[in-house]
Amino acid sequence: MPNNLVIVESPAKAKTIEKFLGKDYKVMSSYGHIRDLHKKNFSIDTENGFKPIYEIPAEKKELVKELKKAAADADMVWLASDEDREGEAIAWHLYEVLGLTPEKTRRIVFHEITKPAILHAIENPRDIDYNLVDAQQARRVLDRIVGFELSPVLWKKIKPALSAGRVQSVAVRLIVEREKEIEAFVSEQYYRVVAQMHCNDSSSKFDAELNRRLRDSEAAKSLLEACRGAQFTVGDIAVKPLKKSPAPPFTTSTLQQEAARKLGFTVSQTMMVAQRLYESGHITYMRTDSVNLSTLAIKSISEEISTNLGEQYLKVRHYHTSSKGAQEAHEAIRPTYINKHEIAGTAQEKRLYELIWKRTIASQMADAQIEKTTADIIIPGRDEKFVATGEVIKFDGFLRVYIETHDDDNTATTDEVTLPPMKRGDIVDADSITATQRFTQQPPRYTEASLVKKLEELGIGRPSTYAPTISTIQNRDYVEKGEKKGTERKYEVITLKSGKISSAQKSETTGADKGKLIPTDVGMVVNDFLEDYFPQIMDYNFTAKIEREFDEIADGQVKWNDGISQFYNQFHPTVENVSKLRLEHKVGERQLGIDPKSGKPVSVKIGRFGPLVQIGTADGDNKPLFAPLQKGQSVNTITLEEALKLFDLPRTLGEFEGSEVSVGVGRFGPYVKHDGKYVSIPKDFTPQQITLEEAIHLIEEKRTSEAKKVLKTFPEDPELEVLNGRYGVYICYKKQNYKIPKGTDTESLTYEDCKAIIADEANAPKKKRTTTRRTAKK
DNA sequence: CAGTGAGCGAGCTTCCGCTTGACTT
Repeated sequence: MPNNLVIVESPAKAKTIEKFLGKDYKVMSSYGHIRDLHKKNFSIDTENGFKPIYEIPAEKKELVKELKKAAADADMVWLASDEDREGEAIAWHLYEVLGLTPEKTRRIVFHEITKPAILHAIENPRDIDYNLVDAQQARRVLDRIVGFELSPVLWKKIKPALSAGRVQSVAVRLIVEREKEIEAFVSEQYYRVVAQMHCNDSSSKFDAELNRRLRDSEAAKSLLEACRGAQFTVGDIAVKPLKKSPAPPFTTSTLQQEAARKLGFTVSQTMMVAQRLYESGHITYMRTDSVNLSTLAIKSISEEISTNLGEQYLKVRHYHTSSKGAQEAHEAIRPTYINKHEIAGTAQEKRLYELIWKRTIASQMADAQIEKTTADIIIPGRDEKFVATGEVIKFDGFLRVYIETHDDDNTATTDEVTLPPMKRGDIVDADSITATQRFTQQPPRYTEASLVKKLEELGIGRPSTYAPTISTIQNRDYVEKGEKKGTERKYEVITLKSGKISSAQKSETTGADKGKLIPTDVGMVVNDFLEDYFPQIMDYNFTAKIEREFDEIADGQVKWNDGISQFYNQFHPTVENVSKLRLEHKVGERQLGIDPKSGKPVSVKIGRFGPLVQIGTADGDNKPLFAPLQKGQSVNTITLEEALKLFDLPRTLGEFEGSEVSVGVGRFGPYVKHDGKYVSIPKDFTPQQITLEEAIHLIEEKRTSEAKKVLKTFPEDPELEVLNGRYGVYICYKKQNYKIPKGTDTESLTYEDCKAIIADEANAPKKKRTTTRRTAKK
């Protein structure tokens, strides 16, 4: 009996394929790459053609052992990793690491996971494409060179543990540049004029807007003056058919965008939920840049539409990927079985599935036919006119199922606006006309999802890295999801009603932003530094340019290490020069003035632990004074006065229960200290203004929440406690934490139960218990 | 968790793309 081993990248895929192939085939998964450059060493031999030094990471050793054994037992090994650059490299690494031979190895690829597609692949094997493998090696080596040469420059010149890379540094640049645009933005006022009207012989009302924005209050008043007592007549009426087409099926990027807008998911939330849908077999692979649907999928979607909605709703469409650098190893993201309208699962899973289902169905549906009517309303004696528009849906088409949203309007509706019947020359009356003072809007800050969209447009990053990249730039403290408080703004509303013109002042808050990406001081300083000294890497077209080179390598036109060598010979000396550079000021340093008390200079800069203010310099015997900046303060905008205030801390508020109560600012922000214990000060207070009473209240609050934390203690052993933490109920024994198995009734836990759980986990084979916390995540 | 930041110098940090669990308090 033939004995075959098929290796794919993902275990969920392996499970499905095994079913198609029968018992002569064993299907295993490589879980992505099995080999990489060493995590910490540079691992590139720059002297010898940039030869990469690969190793199998510790967590992959066991898997590789199993794969090796299975390969040795098999008569034929089929390498079925994805058909793209990374997939080809995975196949090659497998070939090398498993010690395979050409006689018993075949490379196969398939584009959809269906039985015929896989059988076809097996009948048409090919060899490993070494040019494509080399293109991947070039990509890997280039990213390592950029990341591992640039980051140490930042450690030296700015502060430790920073990072730079081909993808992340450009992502930060986009956000920094947008913030600079916002800072430079000058809002201009204008007046928007809207009339509420009705036809002379009909009571149905409609709105009409002036076709021009007016410059100022005088212009608005003069227009209303002209409208007072005027007889309006209908001018041109135009009826135009309008066609709307559905959006293509989801890719990773568009799924992340729509899930953010429609469901409020973060980018990584979307990926986690999608992963679960994929693993339960509900959807196709969720990391893809392809909008393509398999022929089988199109067929079943077509049937679904014809039977449930009718033939007139069906329009078979083939989509083509237009984004830069797309590699299309997978299908678009779609339901595995389109006739499954609902799935079992959590609320989040259901909602995401529904979104994917609707988008997929809509992508194969007919255009919506809309009739748009615009009617001019003439103002006698003026050049301006009012314009009324109506939209009537003649045929809803795909709108019946799915409406795509956009960043600039969250008001996606299919609301019809109908105009009353009217014809040229008809007389219309205005019930009221209002001119409202408006202001041009500053450019919008990026959200996670809109940043992903932008990166994809620029061809930077891959479906599997969008979410991690966004996490990285936040973990490095380059950007944060900010909350910008809005400012109060007055605006004027001028109304013409019943022949009277009146003006009123109203007010609104403006510029408030929540959950948008805002650069930090560190992010700005690092970005400006990189832009000054490494403009090539920071160029938005850098990735696109090198992608063209990778393509040439894949086509066999160029040797991979020639391209790398060219880049390195130019890049490495730049790194060396910048490292040696003696900078006159610390990067990002700014002088604020002189401290009136001591007469010493006051400056702000980025210190080892973030932004700080400094009084005096380090020359001679005198030690300068330091204070960290507070949340919301920036080295770019802080004033001398605000900076000096930071030195009023720590300060003593008074006494409580016989011990001193003081406030200060530490590594984790403002705190109250009392009797050796620390309590964080919430955002609504500042340590400068907080009173003794408020501080005592905070101390008491902390005590009650601490008391609630302990659910159970046992007289048998005071060191054993059942606690309620952020992730649910757990057991704490001798400073170690233990998970309680799922489904346990925590109310009825006895001392013996707890001891048993502890013993179980302590003896669990091969499960290393880590006592130290993982690197602190902020 | 929680008085760092100069300067001395040890030893540490870091990339992008492929893939999932194990684990967190």
